Amino acid sequence: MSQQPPPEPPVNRSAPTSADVARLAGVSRATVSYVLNNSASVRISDRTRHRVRAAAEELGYVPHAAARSLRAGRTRTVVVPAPRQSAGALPSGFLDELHAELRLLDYTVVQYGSLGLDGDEAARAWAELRPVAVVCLGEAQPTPHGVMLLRRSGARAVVTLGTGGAGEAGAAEGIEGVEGAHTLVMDQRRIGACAVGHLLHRGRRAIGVVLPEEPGPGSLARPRLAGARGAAAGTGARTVPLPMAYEEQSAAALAGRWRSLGLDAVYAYDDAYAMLLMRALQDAGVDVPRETALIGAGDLLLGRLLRPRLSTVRLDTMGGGTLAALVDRAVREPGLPPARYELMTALPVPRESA
Amino acid sequence: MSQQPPPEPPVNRSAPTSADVARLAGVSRATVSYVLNNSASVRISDRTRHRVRAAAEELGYVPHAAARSLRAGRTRTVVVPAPRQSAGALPSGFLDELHAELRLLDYTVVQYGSLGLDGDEAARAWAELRPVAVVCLGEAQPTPHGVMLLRRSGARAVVTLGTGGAGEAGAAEGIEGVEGAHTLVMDQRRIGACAVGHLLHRGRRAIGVVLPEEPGPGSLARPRLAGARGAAAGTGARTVPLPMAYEEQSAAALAGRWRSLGLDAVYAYDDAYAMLLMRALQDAGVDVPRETALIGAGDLLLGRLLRPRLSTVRLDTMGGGTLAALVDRAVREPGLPPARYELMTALPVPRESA
DNA sequence: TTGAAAGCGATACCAG
DNA sequence: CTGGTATCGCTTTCAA
Repeated sequence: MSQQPPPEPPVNRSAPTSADVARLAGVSRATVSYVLNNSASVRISDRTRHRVRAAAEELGYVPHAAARSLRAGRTRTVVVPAPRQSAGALPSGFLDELHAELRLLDYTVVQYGSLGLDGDEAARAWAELRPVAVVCLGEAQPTPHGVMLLRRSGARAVVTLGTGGAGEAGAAEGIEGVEGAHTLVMDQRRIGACAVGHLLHRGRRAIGVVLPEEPGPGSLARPRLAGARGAAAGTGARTVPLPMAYEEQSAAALAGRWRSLGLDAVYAYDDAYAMLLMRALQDAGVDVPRETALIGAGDLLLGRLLRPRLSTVRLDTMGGGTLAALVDRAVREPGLPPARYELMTALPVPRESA
Repeated sequence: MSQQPPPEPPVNRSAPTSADVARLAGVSRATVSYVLNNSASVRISDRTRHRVRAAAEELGYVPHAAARSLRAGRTRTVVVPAPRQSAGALPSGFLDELHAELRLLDYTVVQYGSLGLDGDEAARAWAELRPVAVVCLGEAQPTPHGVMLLRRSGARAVVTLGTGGAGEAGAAEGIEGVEGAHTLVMDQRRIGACAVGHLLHRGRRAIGVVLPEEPGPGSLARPRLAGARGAAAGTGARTVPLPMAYEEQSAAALAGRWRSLGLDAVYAYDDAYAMLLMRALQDAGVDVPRETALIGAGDLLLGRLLRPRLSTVRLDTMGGGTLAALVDRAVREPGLPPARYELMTALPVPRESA
């Protein structure tokens, strides 16, 4: 205490360790660990317990998660690569619910945006955290090789949420069947099929399909278009893709050349695009639904406010809590064979516009 | 393959360590570390480098993040406690951008939902990860004590994003001034003030303020109402809070008793609520804007589709990238005094409804 | 009932 | 140029 050859440790502002607690309580580090973890396999006198607790409190001791998991050889980390704006595919609040539920199950959720890393590089980055599970919600789907890498580094479950074919990365290229790789599918094709099915049912035969020009919704638009085409195939009806940006101008331009397209119906990706198009059509003097029937998707409340009321496709999907439970089960029973679950139903909601 | 007396250790599925790489390459662990980290302070022969790289590749070696940060004594973890659909307060895509930018700056983002933990308990949970920074975007605001706990456990910056007074947890109770606690403010009161200011400017004097009954938006509604009241104070105008749920029924009920309220204007929290109310008012025979002027907030594209076109308040806020840069700077210069930044401007956008 | 000590995996000294 | 080795903070046997 008299000489400090080193340049003076400035009060030692670093976090207190269990050793500090032990010193203050006058016990060993082992005892501290027993007390703070309520270890059942060992009996500690109440007096000691209190001393340890008081010391920890006084120092503001917080255990070091990295040290703990290093020692334990496993983590409770769940890596979730997901862009938040995937809200397009997922019901609003889905991710929040997933986070909350996983936290309730005592997992630590690490969310990754899907930018900047691709394929196996991303898998490597995730593997560094030694996650107990990986739940891929975005476009960054791991390759089979990536899945193996993750499994070898301790991941007990890899779950993929796909949008169903048509340019799908993971599911299409053979992740299924890889041990421990579960696939959840929210098949976007069903939405297009449902919408067009309804239009066909109404006797329409020349059907436009509005595709967002924005890149975000764009990835969902492809499978929806594929579904729309599938529904029309063999019925004698034809489908026409109609690129449109989410701007008044773009909608007006499309509406301006509407009559030259010779369509008697249109499915508009989702309700927001549908609302935009409906206004543009009305401004252009096109009668909805008489001249052109119009249907959206998503059952937005605001769609009901239009006149005519917007017909739509209602989407019932699993909640984030369900997915959390699924992940937990996969973690607890790593032997489960890879599964593929279908997790969305689409239902037409006829109102006035179609 | 004939007898498996033990339950069969299935090939030792545990992750390869740097020791495994060293063994395979015929070098020491130290050398492996030098090679894989491109350590500049030491010269390794190209032959050895290649051997090590090849061995790592062959084994699928991935470094163990926990071990590394334990050894290093610091992490690159940023904890982001962000709530359910904070999209209400934050511009859409804000969180995505923040994640992406932080990742570009080589941070690992851990997101927490704000449920289940309160106050210092939450701070403790965050501190276990020894984050280098904490960015609180939700309602879970740390107490000054929590901030100190985080700083002591190594956090070089704690950033709070507040909504501006009126029931605010953190900023109001003295976080400001705590060393290392920066406060970003997106003062929601300005929105209400701006909207009501515009209505006053139009000569209206009896102003309703629609407040969502939903708990999510509810927390933002309070400061917006406070701002609205502040703008009306001393002008001789009166304001009337109008609770309304985001449902057609609720809007219809409000519209039904509209004339008994004697209002000549209404500010409706945001554009979605405004659209809902406008339709209900029109259905009830109330003329907008003649009988009642109506303004929303957020400048939703869909609002422009209504007739009359919805007047609104445009919000210009910082992007997630800006916040990421701010966090990075705070991390790199921990000596910075606690700062309070104002990060949103509100601007009235008069259209036809007010 | 408590303490001493062996690691978990990676890194950075200091010898060789 | 490369190899031992101490170390980070914590858990968990094994002895005392």
